[in-house]
Amino acid sequence: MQTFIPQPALERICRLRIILLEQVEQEKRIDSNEISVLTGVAANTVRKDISYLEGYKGSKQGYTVAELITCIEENLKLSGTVRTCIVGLGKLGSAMLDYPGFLPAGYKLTAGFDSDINVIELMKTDIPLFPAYDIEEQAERLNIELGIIAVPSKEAQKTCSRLVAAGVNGILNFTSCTLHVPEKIVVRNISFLHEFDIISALLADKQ
Amino acid sequence: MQTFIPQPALERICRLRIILLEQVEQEKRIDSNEISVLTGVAANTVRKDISYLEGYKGSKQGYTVAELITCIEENLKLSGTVRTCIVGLGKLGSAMLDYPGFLPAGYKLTAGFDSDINVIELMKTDIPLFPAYDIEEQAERLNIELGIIAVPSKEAQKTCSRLVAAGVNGILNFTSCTLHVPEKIVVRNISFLHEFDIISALLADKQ
DNA sequence: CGGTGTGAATCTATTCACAGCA
DNA sequence: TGCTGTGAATAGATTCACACCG
Repeated sequence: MQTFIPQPALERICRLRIILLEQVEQEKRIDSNEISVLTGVAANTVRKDISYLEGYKGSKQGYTVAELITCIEENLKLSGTVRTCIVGLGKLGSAMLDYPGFLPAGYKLTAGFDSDINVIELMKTDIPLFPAYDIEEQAERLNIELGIIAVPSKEAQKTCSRLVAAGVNGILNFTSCTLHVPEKIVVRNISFLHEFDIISALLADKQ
Repeated sequence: MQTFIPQPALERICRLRIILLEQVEQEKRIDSNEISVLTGVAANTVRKDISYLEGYKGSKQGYTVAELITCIEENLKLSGTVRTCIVGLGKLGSAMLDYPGFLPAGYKLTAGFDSDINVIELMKTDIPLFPAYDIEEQAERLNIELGIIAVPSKEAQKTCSRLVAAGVNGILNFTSCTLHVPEKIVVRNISFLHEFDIISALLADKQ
């Protein structure tokens, strides 16, 4: 047993947890082959990944869904509720504002920001909205840990810096810009155009 | 020079192209260090990645942006316009319907589908909309190559199978479900909850 | 010199093969 | 016997070091 989880394994484990949470019968036993079908990951790899988790008292005859979820959450520290905000309330940002799946997954959407005051005043939502120039103040006051950047590309780095100044240390970036942040900050990027290109390139490769 | 591009390199190259396209001064020369700043990838790795591209007549003194883009597009077959559709016109799907960035990036949004007929009739858009049960017929007729799945989880696999039946061979899946497809089909998944979890786990890891 | 391009070395992840438990 | 768990083997990606070009 190692004390370090390789990042690809860690990513698969995160996804495994999400998929297990969707299983209704959480008391049910599940074996690595079933997990393989559910996740698309080879059973071998599933077992290897699980072996990176500390403290799983394996019954050697499959896993119980609930216990596996707990074990993953303990190892990856995914138990509490993480305070989150969205910057940029255009089409994408406001679609996410309305998304009901955050809280069940452990993320509390605590604030929204936009540079357009009209947007803030007109939008109907229970989540408190603020002008973008208040990010430092409000995000810090609200103790936000994680920020979503859904602004136009040219504002991405400025927005990012404000979030970092506010004490946010995880950022999900929907722009295609590279964000420059201090060492300790974790940034992940999502771009569907990027994914399209990858799909196209892989397809061309397969002839 | 190899004839095969490792997938991580291919993904970085796709992203490099997107970033280069945003550079206004495309006639400008750019060196691997500048690319490194722009992409967040080490200059070493940038050069290695570019070395996987065939037919780059290196001037040994930096690259010209336009030529590099062309070279990437030739190698990755990213030139033409790819016909695309969205299935699921909820918040996320309709946000994407309105997104103006597809065409500039080489993707023509050619149809939208939803299982709710009301949605289709009420939505204002220039893109033709159809009921979900028409996917096979319409997506085939319109020669759609790439499908976006933005439906609720429980409809994901059914939607996927319809798209595949319609001849679509690339799928971008916004649900957290694992899609089961024939060998030749390329699927990529996007899930922001998954990304959140990864960010949280990585942050916990860094203390 | 200040850059590129690339084989070789290192580091990392995946797969395999099998011992051992229920 | 069927499944887990894991060291060892393989495959793969990144980094390094340096020859070479403008």
